[in-house]
Amino acid sequence: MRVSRKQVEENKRTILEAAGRLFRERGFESVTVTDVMKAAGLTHGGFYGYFTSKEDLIAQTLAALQGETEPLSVDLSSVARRYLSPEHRDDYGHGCPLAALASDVSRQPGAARSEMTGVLKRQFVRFGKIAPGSDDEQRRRAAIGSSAAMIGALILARMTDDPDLSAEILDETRAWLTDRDPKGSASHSPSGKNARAEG
Amino acid sequence: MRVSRKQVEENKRTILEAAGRLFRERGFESVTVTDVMKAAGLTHGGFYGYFTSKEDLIAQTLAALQGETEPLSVDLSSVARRYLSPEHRDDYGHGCPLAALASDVSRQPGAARSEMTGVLKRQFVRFGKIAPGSDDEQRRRAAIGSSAAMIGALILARMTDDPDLSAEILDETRAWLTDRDPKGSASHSPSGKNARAEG
DNA sequence: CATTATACATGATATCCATCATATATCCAA
DNA sequence: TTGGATATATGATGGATATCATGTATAATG
Repeated sequence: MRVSRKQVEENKRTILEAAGRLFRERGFESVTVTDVMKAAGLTHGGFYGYFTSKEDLIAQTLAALQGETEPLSVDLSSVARRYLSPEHRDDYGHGCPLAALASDVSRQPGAARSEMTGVLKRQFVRFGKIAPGSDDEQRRRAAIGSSAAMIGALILARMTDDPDLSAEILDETRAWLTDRDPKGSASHSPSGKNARAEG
Repeated sequence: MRVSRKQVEENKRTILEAAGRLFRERGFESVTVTDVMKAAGLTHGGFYGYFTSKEDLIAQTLAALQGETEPLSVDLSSVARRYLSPEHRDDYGHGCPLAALASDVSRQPGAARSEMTGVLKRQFVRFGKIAPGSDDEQRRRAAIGSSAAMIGALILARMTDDPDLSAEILDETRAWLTDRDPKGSASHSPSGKNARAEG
């Protein structure tokens, strides 16, 4: 059962999208090749027409995720409000790849790690543009520190089974971050509303 | 081949130690029951005399890890210096369970998540005692924020395959944390020396 | 319209793993 | 010292998984 060229291209995109979602939801190991193909509306047999191995799929999925980056909001406090929202916490599949997969990637061989390193570098540069600080060095330090804090907070908020603690982690980390930023200390409301990752 | 009662007790401790190390090094999924038993000097068959399932082993391993907590250093800056050292980054097996396993735990069923939640709560309380701030609320906020930052930074430093970036993440996060703490702003040296996790 | 190339489905295969069954050796109680 | 209890080893078992082999329908090409 052959398929048109356009279909083939679209199928590959669909497979990578399904993989991006499933891997973020469940990690690399517990997602099978069959799962990914099924989620893309195909069967497992055709897989090796697109990828040489599961490892290859993982690397290409991370590369595709790099393209997903959206334009960043203007200030740190609104980014933190989105990033540390319950909606983003609960939406593994479409959320920040770093929060969802950094630990998994550290156990993967070369290609995956270097793709994800690209994601991380980009994140620091993008963040450096909105981070507080009087010179580039200070802004980069703030970009690294607040990225680590936001990613760490999201991971911990996802880990705990105590809903109150989870909400507290999100809220207090956001407050802790924005209290330090002279520009962003206006907002003290409970939590953000948009779940989409920005980094 | 039976073994003395004392041996049995010691064997269980040995199994849990081996599991604690292996799980932190490689995650829950890629470590097999056989791996753990072999590391403990036993064969896989006896496993079900000690545990009802692998899930049970995971939960008991995390519970045992709670007991590992050491007394905390006096100030945030020296804790950060240890926690964000290259030695701690490179020693998955004996390092902070939260950094090594938080993501894995979020994909585990109930028991593991509640054990790890206990670890996290303890971490926040312990940290609250040394975090900067003029009242308990401020100190708790700082405890949560700096914990998230340190754990996030360690995870990211472990993920990347770029050694310079990895070192930069550790150093800049440490500087970013201690610059804010009025008490701890003395140290600006490259990085710490002790790898052992304190939280 | 006929031919060819190929994308995908079906269905192996080989490996790995958690768990269970049983045998055996040896501790412990009498 | 002896007999039973039991910790461990050996060795299934059943399910799952990555990968490979092959057939077939159909798009692409002329």
